[in-house]
Amino acid sequence: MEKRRSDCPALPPGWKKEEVIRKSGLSAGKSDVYYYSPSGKKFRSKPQLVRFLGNAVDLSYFDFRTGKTIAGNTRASRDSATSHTARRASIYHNKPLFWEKRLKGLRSSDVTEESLRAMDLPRACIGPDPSEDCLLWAIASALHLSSAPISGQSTSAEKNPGVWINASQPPCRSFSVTEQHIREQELVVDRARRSLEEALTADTLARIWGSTVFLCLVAA
DNA sequence: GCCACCGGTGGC
DNA sequence: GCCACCGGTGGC
Repeated sequence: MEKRRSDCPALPPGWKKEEVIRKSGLSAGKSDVYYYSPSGKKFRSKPQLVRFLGNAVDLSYFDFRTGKTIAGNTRASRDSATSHTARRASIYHNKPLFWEKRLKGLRSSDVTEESLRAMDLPRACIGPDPSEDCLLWAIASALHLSSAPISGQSTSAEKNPGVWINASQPPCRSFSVTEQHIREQELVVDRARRSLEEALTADTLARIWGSTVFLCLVAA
């Protein structure tokens, strides 16, 4: 009788998978798969898991029988070269809201250590945290985790976010990206690249200059 | 009353 | 025809 519980990397830490072979009856030889939560609760089907885990874990691509996430269906899994990265991406895929929380408060800055201006974001945030920071990181994680277009929430979510909010879309009113937006953003990226290039050049020159002075002093 | 285990069936 | 899902029940 095969009755070994094993870890299940596709689920949060502490979850175990068990496969039980039927010993008798018409279905002898077939097997049943069960999952156990960290607290020991037993689950007999995927719908049951989904009901329990709710929005905490995205089980759309989770195969109940094998215990694995079906490969190639998320941008995260396609982009991840190593198993470590894949696991980390998988955790974030399962918990986009936690990721947004972790990144919240971080901000880019330039060489003068002055905080850069935040991006222009879609108006009318939907959900519990209407801040621009939260929305920015929600958009960033949506871009990373999905190959689908990022378009914001449906009008239903606006009426009742508690029921209709779509976790794979950022929490803002539906928006569209125009050619004008793309051109403006290209200019921003171009300016940022040139600033970086100048900063690196200045740094390299300073290092060469410093080394030269040092060598001259040693020689003298 | 609980639960491990197998049967039944609806959806594909 | 297969199988995921869940109902039912026998054994404790």
